[in-house]
Amino acid sequence: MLDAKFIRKDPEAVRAGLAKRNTKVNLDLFLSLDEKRREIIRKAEQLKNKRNTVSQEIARRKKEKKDTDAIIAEMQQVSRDIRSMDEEARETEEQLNNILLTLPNLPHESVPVGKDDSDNEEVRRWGTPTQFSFEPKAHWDLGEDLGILDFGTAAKVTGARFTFYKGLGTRLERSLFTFMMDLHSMKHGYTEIFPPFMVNRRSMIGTGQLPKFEEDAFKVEGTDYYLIPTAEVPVTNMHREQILDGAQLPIRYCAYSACFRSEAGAAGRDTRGLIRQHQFNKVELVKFVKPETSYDELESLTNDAEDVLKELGLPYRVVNLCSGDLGFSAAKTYDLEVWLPSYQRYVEISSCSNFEDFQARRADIKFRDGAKGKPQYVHTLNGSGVAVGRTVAAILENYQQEDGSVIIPERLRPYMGGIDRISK
RNA sequence: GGAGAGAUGUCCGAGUGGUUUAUGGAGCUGGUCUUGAAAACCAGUGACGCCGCAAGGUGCCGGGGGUUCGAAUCCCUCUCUCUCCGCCA
Repeated sequence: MLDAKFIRKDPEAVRAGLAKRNTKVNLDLFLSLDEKRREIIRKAEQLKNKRNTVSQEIARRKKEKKDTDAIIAEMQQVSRDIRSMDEEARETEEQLNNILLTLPNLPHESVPVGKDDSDNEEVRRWGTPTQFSFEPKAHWDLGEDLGILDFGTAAKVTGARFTFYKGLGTRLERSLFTFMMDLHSMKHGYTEIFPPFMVNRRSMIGTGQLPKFEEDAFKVEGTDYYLIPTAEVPVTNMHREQILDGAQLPIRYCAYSACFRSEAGAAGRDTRGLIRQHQFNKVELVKFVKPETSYDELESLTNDAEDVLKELGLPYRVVNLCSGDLGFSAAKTYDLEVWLPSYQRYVEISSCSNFEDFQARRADIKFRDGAKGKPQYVHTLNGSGVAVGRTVAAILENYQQEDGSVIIPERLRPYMGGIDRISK
């Protein structure tokens, strides 16, 4: 969330930043509540001071066997006043917090201003869109023809937007996330994490999914648990309510998890294939860094994610999301988009973001330099490294052959038990 | 799921209504001593949040609520940890 002190000090800057994201907010209400809260606290604390000193006075007088009835009667009223003021302060604070929790992050100055994804800025390309001397098939057809993907059975057993992987399809899926975890942990120096796939509500608020996007999440009925939409949630919240030692930063984690998304509002979009599922696998990169390094760390995080696609030989491009397309918590985001022949365009396969102190403030994650340093908020970053299901789709489509078989990228063959091709 | 025990400052560990507005130790910082270090001794140091320009004030003893003029201390409730029993991949 945004810093209340900053909003108080420079509301114009906040209005301007949010306007770039097409977010209109009424800061006047916030500002008046903020003033009200401080006023109540000032008065309540004066009374508390009185209560503390008089309580000691009462203790003294009782010891000396002096009469205390009059002061106690007076203090009863003071105590009542304190109680009602505390209550009013608490309510005001809650209102303030509710506003703060629904305000998105401010875009970084290097983010292009724009309305929607058509205003995103292409940063670079790697490889060239795959050319075919025959009519290429979509991955859902390839997968079903090869007997490695089964959407119909999943629809019966569970419902729409779920998939059974079978045989070498299963092996391809698990080869991919094992390869990705190896790459990030061994080559890029991230610490491997295997997180819980459910988290409590507090964690969902910490990273920004809640309270605003309740309809996007799956909640486990009768509990306080949510299925994670990304490993970002459990991994970032590992350090929630902690003060980290500055000497340990940057902390870098890579985590494999299944991800669960309700895809509310996506009806009719990407209904075929692996692109938009309620459950998918992903390897996620998460960093905790000092503020002054976070934009360099975003570049290297993006490079680490790109490395996956390079090693697999998949053509992609990097896009700097414009202000209007930015996610709720992000100050800046690079999307990696892989070439998908069936779509005849680049499709998002990774999203790498710097959240600055937005999540750290929500989740209360700080660091301290030296023993006497003042605790300050870390910057958090994360990025997919990368979405596994979409990688399977990209491999099937980009590596397909005229006879309907699919070549396995060389880098993956050791993980596939030496298999170099999937055919009927 | 049942029974019991526990949660106090960086750590260990006292404290069961009013000079505890948290005892004591360890640690940390500085000093004395020493060629240097260790040890010993002396002094200092107590998280974190909020209000305030500041001085200072205020809150905080797992979380929340209550009783009281006054709560780490009493009551209710929740969470987590440990031990035992049951069940279980």
